[in-house]
Amino acid sequence: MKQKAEPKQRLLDAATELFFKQGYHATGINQVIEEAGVAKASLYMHYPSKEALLLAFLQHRHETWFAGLHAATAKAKSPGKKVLAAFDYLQQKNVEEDFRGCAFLNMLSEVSDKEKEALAIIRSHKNELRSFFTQLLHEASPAVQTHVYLLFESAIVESQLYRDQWPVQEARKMVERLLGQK
Amino acid sequence: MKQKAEPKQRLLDAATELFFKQGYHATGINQVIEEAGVAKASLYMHYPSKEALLLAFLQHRHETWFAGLHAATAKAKSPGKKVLAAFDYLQQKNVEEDFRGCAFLNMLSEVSDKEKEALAIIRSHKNELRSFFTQLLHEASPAVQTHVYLLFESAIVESQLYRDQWPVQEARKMVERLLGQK
Amino acid sequence: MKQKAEPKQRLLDAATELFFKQGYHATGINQVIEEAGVAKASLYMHYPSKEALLLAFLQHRHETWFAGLHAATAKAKSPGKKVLAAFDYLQQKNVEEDFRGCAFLNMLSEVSDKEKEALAIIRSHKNELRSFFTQLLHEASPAVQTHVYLLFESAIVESQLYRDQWPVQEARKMVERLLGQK
Amino acid sequence: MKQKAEPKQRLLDAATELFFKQGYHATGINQVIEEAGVAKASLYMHYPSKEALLLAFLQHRHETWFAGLHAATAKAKSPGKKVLAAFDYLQQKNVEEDFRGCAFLNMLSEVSDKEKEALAIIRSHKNELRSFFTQLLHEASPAVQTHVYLLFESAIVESQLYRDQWPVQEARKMVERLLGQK
DNA sequence: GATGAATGAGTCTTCATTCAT
DNA sequence: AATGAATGAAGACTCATTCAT
Repeated sequence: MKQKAEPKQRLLDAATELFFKQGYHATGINQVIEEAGVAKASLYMHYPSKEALLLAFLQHRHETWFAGLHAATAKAKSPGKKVLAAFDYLQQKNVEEDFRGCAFLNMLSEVSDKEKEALAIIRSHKNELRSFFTQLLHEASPAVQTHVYLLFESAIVESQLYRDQWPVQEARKMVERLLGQK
Repeated sequence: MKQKAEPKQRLLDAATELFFKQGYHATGINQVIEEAGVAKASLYMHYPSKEALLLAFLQHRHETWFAGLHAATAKAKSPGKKVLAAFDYLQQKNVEEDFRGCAFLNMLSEVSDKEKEALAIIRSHKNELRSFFTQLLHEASPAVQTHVYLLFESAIVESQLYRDQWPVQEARKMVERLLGQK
Repeated sequence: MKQKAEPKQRLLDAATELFFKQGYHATGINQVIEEAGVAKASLYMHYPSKEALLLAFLQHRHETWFAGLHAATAKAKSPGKKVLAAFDYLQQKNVEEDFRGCAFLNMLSEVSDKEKEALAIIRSHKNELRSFFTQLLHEASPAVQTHVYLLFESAIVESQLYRDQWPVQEARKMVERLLGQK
Repeated sequence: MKQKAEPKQRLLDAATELFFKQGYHATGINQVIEEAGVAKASLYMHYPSKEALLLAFLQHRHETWFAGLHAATAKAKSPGKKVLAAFDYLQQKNVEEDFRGCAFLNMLSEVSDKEKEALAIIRSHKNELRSFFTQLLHEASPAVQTHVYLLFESAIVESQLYRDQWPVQEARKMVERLLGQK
């Protein structure tokens, strides 16, 4: 039980942390409400089901993650620098979040084809990420744009796997080379 | 309920299918034994716990996946061709398994740091995959070896995400270019 | 949610419909307030508890049912005709209310001996019905009066059971014969 | 918690008592298992749902009730005496079961049209009761057969309502007269 | 070696009620 | 007078595991 505040926000915060750390199915509603310090029925006041809470979590994560990305890349002077800054953002997140990887890819392996809404958010998140690179690299070839995206994705996944920054650092170097020879 | 055969094998088969399709936590012990056509206590005869079944699943998947990889790459005449054949193997698996992606990366997002044994199998699977590429490309630079590995990984993950072969095909082309300029 | 009007009346209307259709325990407070288009706390403003709402429902039903009975029997010229008109009233109610039977007997099977007030309303409703027949048939023997009452009661119950008018029609014929031989 | 015995039977016994005494919706699964002295999951081993338990209860009650009826009427020498003995059976049940009335009519007011199976058992119980009278009175007119049935039904219902034997006794007298004049 | 029955702790969800505004 | 938010207790049901046979 925690301090009093906006219950809906506390529930979302608790769910965000737990779903991300432990996964969706491994996290029980009881754990969420205890962490949030909120009564069980209050959860169902604000979210009609556990799945609704999942969707809220994904949406919220989507927004904060991109807000962080834009903040982290804002200062970079050129598109190429911005791209590299995105990799630095990844390293920062790894440190902050103890190498839990990508919340969306993690969820992808837990949801079935039935949960269309969750899948839609996951896909739209990644589409927005691809757009981010495509727009920055609009002068480069589509092949290079996709190449950068794919390296970014493996950078997240592999650093989660090895609990180490090397995949991000290696991928960053590869991107640097890729953009240099353009 | 299915036909009579080796119960232990049938349990492993059922678990393999269900854990891979639905995830570990989303799959109940009851579903496994029903699919296997085996009594509940029989499961615990052969596997002391659900987690033990998980480990057996991962181990089994590891072996069959690599057996498939070696079979699929055996006919290729050169190391470069073998690498490309690995990407073709990916496409084949996507079709066979309806784009369920990598069983090991999927499990990675469900297990916590506590489940050391599962993590160990997951990591050793990926290490063996890295070795596969490193050995084939022993004449190339370590950077290229890693680059191919990273593209291979995103190829799996992204084709699961989009339920489409394009990420494998694109990654394959990039690898082709990478190896061509060597 | 419905149009604005007297909240207290709307609550009673909603409860009347739902308690009668689904039963008391099968009807939740949330369903009542949603049907009534009223806030939850407003319900507890007007009725201190769910049981109070039940009592109001029974009382209201008692009044409207007898109002209908008196209206339906008013035009009949003789006591005997009035008695028969009561059976016609039953048929009319069956049509209007889709053979839901007697709200009071239905509730009788849901309330325990503890809910004295509800029981009291139920019994007083039936006592008034007996009086209705007794007064109309004051020239007949007590045995006949009771006989008519009992046939009336089974007519309601059995038409609910079979969802058919035949029990009312048969009972009506028996009463006709009973009164004819007087 | 009670003594060890066949759990399935104990569950049915507990459900029989509680559903009959309190009604279906007013009885929780927790109460049933506590009364039966059985674990929750054991209930769901034997009965897949609460509704399945309800059906078992109705079926069981149907069988025991008719077994009692046949036993109670067996000794009577003539069909007419058997019919009257049925009314005596009712009085006996009222004493034994504290005027809880008819389990089937009570349930009728709790189940909705959706629960087809429960409705089917209820109706078949009453059809069998009608058959019982029809066969005994096969020499009488259909009108008399139905008349007896209807009086029998009100006898149960009204004695439950008033918690008194008079409705059974009155109905019995009416039937006596009815059969006497035949 | 194999099983069906049994279990305590857990799942997600809804209950009738109260409170601060 | 009226409300949306909040709650503890209870709802039906499932979990992974064990045990007697």
